[in-house]
Amino acid sequence: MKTSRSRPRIRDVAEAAGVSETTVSHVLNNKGRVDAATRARVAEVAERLGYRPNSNARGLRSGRADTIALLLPVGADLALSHHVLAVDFYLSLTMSCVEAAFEHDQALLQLPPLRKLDDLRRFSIDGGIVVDPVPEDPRVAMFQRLGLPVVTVGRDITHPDDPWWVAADSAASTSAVLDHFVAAGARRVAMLSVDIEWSWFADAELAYVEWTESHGHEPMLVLARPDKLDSSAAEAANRLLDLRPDAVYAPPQWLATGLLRVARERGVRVPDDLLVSVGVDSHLARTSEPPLTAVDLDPARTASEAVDLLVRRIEGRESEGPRLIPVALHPRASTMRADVHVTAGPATRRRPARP
Amino acid sequence: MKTSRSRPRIRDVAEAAGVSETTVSHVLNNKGRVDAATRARVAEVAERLGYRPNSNARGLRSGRADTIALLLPVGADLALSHHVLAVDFYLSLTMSCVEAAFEHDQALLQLPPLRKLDDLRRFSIDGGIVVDPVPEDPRVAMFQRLGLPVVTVGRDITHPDDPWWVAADSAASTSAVLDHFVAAGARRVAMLSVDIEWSWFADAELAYVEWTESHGHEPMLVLARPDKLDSSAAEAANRLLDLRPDAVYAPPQWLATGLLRVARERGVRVPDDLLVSVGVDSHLARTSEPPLTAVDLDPARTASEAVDLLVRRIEGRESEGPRLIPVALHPRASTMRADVHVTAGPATRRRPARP
DNA sequence: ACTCTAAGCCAAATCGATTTGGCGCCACAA
DNA sequence: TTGTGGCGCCAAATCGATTTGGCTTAGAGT
Repeated sequence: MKTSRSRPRIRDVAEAAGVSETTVSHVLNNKGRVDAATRARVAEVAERLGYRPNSNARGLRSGRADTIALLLPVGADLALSHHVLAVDFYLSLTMSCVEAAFEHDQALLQLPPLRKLDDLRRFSIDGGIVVDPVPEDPRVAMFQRLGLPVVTVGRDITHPDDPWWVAADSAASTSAVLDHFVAAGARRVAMLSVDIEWSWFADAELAYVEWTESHGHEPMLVLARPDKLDSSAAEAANRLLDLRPDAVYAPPQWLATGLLRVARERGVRVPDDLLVSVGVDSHLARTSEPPLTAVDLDPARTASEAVDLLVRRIEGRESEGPRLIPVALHPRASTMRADVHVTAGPATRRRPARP
Repeated sequence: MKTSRSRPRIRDVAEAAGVSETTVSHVLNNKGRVDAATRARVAEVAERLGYRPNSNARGLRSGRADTIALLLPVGADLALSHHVLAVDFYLSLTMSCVEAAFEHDQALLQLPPLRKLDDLRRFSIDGGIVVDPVPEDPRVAMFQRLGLPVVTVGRDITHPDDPWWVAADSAASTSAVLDHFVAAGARRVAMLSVDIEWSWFADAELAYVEWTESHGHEPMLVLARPDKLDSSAAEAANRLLDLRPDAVYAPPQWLATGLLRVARERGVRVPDDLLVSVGVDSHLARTSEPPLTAVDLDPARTASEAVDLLVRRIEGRESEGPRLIPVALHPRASTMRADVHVTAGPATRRRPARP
């Protein structure tokens, strides 16, 4: 009896198919023993009626919400964070998480900055993805205190044994960039980064220092202050150029573009006097003046692996260890001197060893 | 009796306070008749136990999900959309929506591009915010077919009587920009936009044409193709510069920066030979070469008004009409000629008339 | 023919919060 | 003393799907 009710319930399907609600449920969830013919008939009726289970009822019974949360990194200064986040990478990551969650039959909830534990308790979720955790990340801690599964994008350096994270292979990408510089003839290879504790920055720094040591170079590392983006970028860039490098790897986008600007003001030509590379690819990197050689972090892949890992954890399965996302280097004009185009060529296909 | 159960139920609170579940519910929802003393005691116990109602149970009973959906604009080409969206505006809008929803005790679900009606049926939501609707937007139609409340950010031009939308006052911002050009001495004011049917673009175009008519100017309007962002931007910019304008309003960010690049290549100096302004503010606009005069669309305000309007609609209240968000013009070097700095000054405070 | 098994189906309990309808009890008026 | 009404509280029904524990019935085995 389907009256004017807007949405069909399982009972409507049961009546229309001439079976019990139990049988309908069994058919729809592939459980129990149901005759093949009955199964087909019930499925057809459910389809015809456009039946969708009420997720509240289902969640109440099963204890699951079929919803996961995404927590983008947010610092104290909201507006500032928005600017840091306004990079193609985060947007792509978010949208890809949404897609990936959808494919796993999960909905994706975006959470605001959490102040207290109750803020998190308010949401009905099965687990969460925390992007760019800081050491002893309070957001991760909240999830753990509530017994909720978490996965991080980027690792928490203070918990080296935690296998529940996904991240771009930043050691590999750093050496890919630095080797690319050397192949293009650079001798004084510097790094311009920022004083933030996210592992993406920390790992790149570490990889840079190790690389300089193993290559017998003197490290030239300048860190910008994490606040007042525009002015601190210029200040740091100037400080770095005073060291007279001939190649600079600036992982954060705003520092790379800031460096290009300062270089132009100081009459340093890119790529002739200075090679520059950025650690994340974007429309801006492709269209800056000159276009910037960039590392493609593959946000779509990162997102799908993160969601996959989280679902795995929710289901109580074991992690087979952290997942490193392979990255690709896209060489562009900012590292292509006219006289070394040929030698720079092979670097195009340079990729980290991992599959 | 609170055993090892991870989360307290209403029954736990009732037992601990020595009352029935009914009374607890009444206290927590401010309903029914409960003695003030009992009320205080129950509230205290609930607080002490850290009780939070199970949202599935609550939703099942009440029929509400306390969750709203956000649908960012997405075209056929996913990667392309991501680039269009990778603007500070959308990120800020999203994060502000999350915050605003939180303040209204709602969770915010981010939805993937919807292919069929069932895609939407899967989610348990009370309503949705559709950003940048196209004419006869299919996403809006899906919501309506399911009887779900919708609010759009940007209006659907094909439904002029629908009061359920929020948008930046783009007529006001367009004339603010154009008047600013004239105040800075421009005579040949052009517009560079894109051939997309979102109302934000359409309204700006319309406002431009009307402005030229009322000022006795000849309209100079060039529209870029909406695909292949990088190349079409350059192509359109070149086409526009062939018309020899002395000021260009390019609402989309990628066209404004593309124009700057092409102008530089052609030896057109900004702002000396050409004034340029962009329709949305961003870190990129502030740090481009030269910094771009931009319209601040106030995404935070837009978000909070949109969420507010949606909640209003969900609650079954009437709309008091669309909400126009006031915008501000931020004049920067791209429209400040050395000789007109003084006259350009007042434009700083130029704002649309609406409150 | 008689048990025994298992296939096929269903009734009822369950998840946790909300809401309806009503039961006592006390105060006050008749 | 007896009615009347309101206050404070509660038992039970309800929301919709899932799951447990049977109950039939058909077919196999002896």
